Amino acid sequence: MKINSEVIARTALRLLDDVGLDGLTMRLIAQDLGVRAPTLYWHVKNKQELLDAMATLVYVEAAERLEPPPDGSSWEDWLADWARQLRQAMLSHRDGARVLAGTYVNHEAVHRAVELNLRTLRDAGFTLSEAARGFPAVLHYTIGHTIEEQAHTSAAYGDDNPYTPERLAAMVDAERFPLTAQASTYLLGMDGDAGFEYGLRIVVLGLRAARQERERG
Amino acid sequence: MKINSEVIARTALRLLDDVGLDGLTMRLIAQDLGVRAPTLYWHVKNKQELLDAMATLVYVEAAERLEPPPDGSSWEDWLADWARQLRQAMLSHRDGARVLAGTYVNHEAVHRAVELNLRTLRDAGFTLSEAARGFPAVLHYTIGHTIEEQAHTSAAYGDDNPYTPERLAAMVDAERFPLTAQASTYLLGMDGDAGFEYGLRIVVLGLRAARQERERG
DNA sequence: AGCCCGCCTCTAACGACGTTAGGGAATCTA
DNA sequence: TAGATTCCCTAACGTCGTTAGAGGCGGGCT
Repeated sequence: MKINSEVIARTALRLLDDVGLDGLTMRLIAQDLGVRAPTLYWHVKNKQELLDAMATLVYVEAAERLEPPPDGSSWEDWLADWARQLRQAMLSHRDGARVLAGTYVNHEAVHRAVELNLRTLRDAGFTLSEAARGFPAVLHYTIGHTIEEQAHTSAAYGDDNPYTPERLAAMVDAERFPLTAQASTYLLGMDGDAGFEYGLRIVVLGLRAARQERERG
Repeated sequence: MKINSEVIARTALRLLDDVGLDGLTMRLIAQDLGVRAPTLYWHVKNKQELLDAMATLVYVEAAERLEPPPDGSSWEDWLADWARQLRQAMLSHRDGARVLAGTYVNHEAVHRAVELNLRTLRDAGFTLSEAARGFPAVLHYTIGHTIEEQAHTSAAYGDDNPYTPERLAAMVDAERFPLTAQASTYLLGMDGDAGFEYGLRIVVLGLRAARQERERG
């Protein structure tokens, strides 16, 4: 296969699942492409640019299957679905959230997704500035949650993941922190999808509440 | 000064502000302590453990000045203040959010903070499980927002930060993405505190709305 | 045909990194 | 005083991202 920057990024993403972000080296990527490491620098300026390209691929994966809300569907469901898709895109690669976090992705599909978010919210009765400041809140929540989740469930720990519910429960002194001990199952998104969904609902409800407060003056 | 793991972590945090996370090397930290790099390994198992200790310091900085809500103050204000303090702790160090993200901090002050969050919310009428799943949402939003913010304003770019409002505006095709172009100032938390505050309000309003929905059945 | 030039890959190597091995001085303990 | 413990050192290993510079391979010009 002909090598170019996108092929390199796709290969890197595939290897990422095996070795994790810390194990992802230029030499390894090159080897997988049947080439030596310096060759990559003909196609890619440096490793950071490659990481940006990987982030773009992940982001675009979620953004490009985004459709305008069908008639009769609520903006709440649509927005939540967008957050779920973004989360799934991150979860579908080891350390995906870490790769994505803090990378501004400049790609047409993403602009389209942003525009679609703004339009959907505005059509639902939000001010443009409400929409423009509100939907990043969904985004930031999603990123924050997924980073934390992937860190805790990371395959980097072999068989001794320190974040099992039992270990977490053992860490806290149930005498001094009774509520924490009692709720340790729920804490820190350790229950995966359910924890994410709960927080997502909160953010969406918050958007609605913020709009209603403005409308009531 | 006598060297121990905490002194090392404090030194590392101070140096972090100058050189950034990518420039923070064991040799540099050792040099600042008047010592050679291998010496650090007498006090610290490896660099990851040191990074965890740094994250703990940042987190504790926010957690330990946390007080129970004074009489007459609302849980909304108290919770928002806690989020602001956490954010300030991250912002007060270059790459602070990246250091914190994904590190489970196991320290008494943090357990205290968690317990205080749970108790405050429960006293305000939340179920324990609502509280245990709700306050991480605030946390995750705060982390997500601050990571993104610090990435965009990073001093790693010299004088050519690609995330200035003008550059972002120039990137989007105003014909095809009119709302995005129009709202580019607000997007992605580029307006710092105001953007954070807006999202924070949304999350807090969302918590209240979620509770009300349950109460109404 | 002969030539050149841009494209792409190579070998070799540089400097920096995290980390380990092993030695030695000082300080505490018995 | 003898031995153990604590803390720091020098030296070095293997790996990383990255650069320099040479060369092969192809298509388009003269």
